[in-house]
Amino acid sequence: MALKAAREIIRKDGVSALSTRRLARQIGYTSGMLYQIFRNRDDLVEQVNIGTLAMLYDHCRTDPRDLSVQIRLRRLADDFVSFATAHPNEWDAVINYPFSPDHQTSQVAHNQTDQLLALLCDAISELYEPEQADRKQRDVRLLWNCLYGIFALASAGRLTQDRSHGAAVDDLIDLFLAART
Amino acid sequence: MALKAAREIIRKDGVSALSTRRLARQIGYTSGMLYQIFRNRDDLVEQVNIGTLAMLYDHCRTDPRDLSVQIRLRRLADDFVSFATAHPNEWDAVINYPFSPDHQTSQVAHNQTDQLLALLCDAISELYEPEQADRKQRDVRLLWNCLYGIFALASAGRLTQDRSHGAAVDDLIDLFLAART
DNA sequence: CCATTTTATTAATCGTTGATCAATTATTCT
DNA sequence: AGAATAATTGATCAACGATTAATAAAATGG
Repeated sequence: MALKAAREIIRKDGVSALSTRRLARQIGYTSGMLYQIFRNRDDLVEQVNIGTLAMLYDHCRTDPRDLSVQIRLRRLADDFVSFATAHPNEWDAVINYPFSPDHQTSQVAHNQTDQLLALLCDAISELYEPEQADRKQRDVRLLWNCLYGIFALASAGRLTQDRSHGAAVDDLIDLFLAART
Repeated sequence: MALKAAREIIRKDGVSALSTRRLARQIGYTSGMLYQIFRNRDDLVEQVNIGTLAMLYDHCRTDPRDLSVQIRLRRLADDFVSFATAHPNEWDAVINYPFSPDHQTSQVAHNQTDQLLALLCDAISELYEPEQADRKQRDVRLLWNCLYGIFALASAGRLTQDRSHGAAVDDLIDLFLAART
């Protein structure tokens, strides 16, 4: 319930508007109460983000086996883009929320992103021979890093004006496919 | 002088440690004074960041004409990596500082990054025919976005543990060259 | 050299934030 | 019912960004 209200605040006014007091007021409690549920603000945001990543995971269409790598990868990238477009503030919290320098990302959060990485991995899997597992992993990571950069800049409004999310992601996928097929 | 002290604070303890009061104390003034020089904290950080980008620009080796695209691009990427490694906190401020939602990036800052984009553009220029200018620009932007993602995740300590800055950037350059040569 | 205007600087203050904790209220268990 | 446990509050702390009236310093002109 606290998480639901927190998500709602983020959705409406962005993660920077999510203060303990406002969240407490929203759910009819006091700010001190929240520290029984969450260790601190970082923890609170991280829990919301975990949910957001789960939503993204569910939003991704699982691809029938017979599709080509090209289509599967483009489709997955498009799922990312459409999700980010549909939930800009929640996605921004995932990408750009400034955790404290000493914050340790929880294992649950790691698992959640690993799930998404696995989707990427599956999509490009048939480009690699079994003995190229290492290279495949590196490509997955690389794609993830690059996607992250595009989304981070897009959220901050620092992408080139005339090009959108989607166009930049398309260019990335094109580049990747040009190199690997 | 205020900027120098601000940079020193960032260098030592990160941009999150840069408060108006601490900076004022450092230079023997009062916090209110700083608002005569800077519009607000965003402005202060942005000014420091502009300096950091200028430092990075100076740090990049200008390449003699006879080098191959491969070498020029790798060298430039390596300059980015070595600079980020040498100035982790200042670089983190450039990449990850959370500006207020309504902050407008100044023209000077834009020019500074355009200068860096121009370096990238020069490095890959001979891969493109004159009539492919549009594609070249898109590739420059794409490389920039991807580099940004790698650095953002690296700064936040969210890259895969066993791989460093440099390895991820190398993979990116490899992918790019594989696609375009 | 004094007086006046302009500039530089301060100190106090406001509203807000994340976080803590003793005191209080509600709940559960025997 | 009464004791033990859990839930919740409200006050409080230190720090933050930002503003502003008041003060000190410097510059200017006669």
